[in-house]
Amino acid sequence: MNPRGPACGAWELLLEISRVCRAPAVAEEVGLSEAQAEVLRLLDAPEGSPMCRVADRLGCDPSNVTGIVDRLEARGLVERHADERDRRVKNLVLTPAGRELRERLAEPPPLLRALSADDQERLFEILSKALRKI
Amino acid sequence: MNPRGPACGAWELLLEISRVCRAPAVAEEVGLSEAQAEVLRLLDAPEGSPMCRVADRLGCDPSNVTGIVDRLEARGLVERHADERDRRVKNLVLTPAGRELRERLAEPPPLLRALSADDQERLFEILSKALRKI
DNA sequence: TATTGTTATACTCTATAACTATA
DNA sequence: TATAGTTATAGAGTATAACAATA
Repeated sequence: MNPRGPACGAWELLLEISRVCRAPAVAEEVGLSEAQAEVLRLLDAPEGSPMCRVADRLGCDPSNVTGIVDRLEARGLVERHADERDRRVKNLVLTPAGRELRERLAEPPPLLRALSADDQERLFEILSKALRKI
Repeated sequence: MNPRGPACGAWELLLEISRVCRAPAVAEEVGLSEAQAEVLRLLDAPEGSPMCRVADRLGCDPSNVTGIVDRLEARGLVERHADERDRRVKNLVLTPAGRELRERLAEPPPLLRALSADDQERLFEILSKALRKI
């Protein structure tokens, strides 16, 4: 146990797990960068997502999204659809290939699948609680 | 609940939490990049760590560590100490300033501190179990 | 011969500032 | 005027390959 308390210990483990699992999960696939995989992950609405919303959720400047999306588009994973109501806006939409890759990337790592069903649910519960406290 | 099961849901939340908490925690401080913060985090042994070991744990090519450590060294956070037994090796050692910053970075985010002590311990237990299954 | 760390190169991510086209 | 997205630029991370020093 971490001498600085359970929150500190849990934070340490959470960082460690996300670090050792994230990169391999992405690298196994087509060789997406983390930012590209992240954008794919954020595209959860079927009607698509304005680029500014993606930039917001990504926590980075909108200018960066341009380049990341350029590369995803070049691979045929997303498309820019002009918004009809506000022609300044471009909605990002997953192509079928993008949707398929997105689902493969959402697969939990072996490390989590190895937990018992009970532990998986308890973990889910606790992390949900934490996220509700933002 | 995630329709694809609790492991999938937990993985989704774990990624989300690590994403929203990691960057701000680092940015609040001196403006370290994530890679730099990560190297600081990995420097847990008091006697220091060979650069190749850092590269291993970072999961990147050793050539990258050179640059990251250059910047940490320029800020006076780490030092390269030539190993006496094997003169090819350079051991990375935290300076007092580096040690202090490293501890501040280990502080758990508000989101985890807001959990009850019981939940914090349960979370720690489950993540420990998961990490033992690598 | 093999290993540690470095350099050189090319690509990607990131923030900032300036620009465009809409609103 | 304000907003959505782009371009230009510079600093940083990343992989690969080639190298020097040491083992």
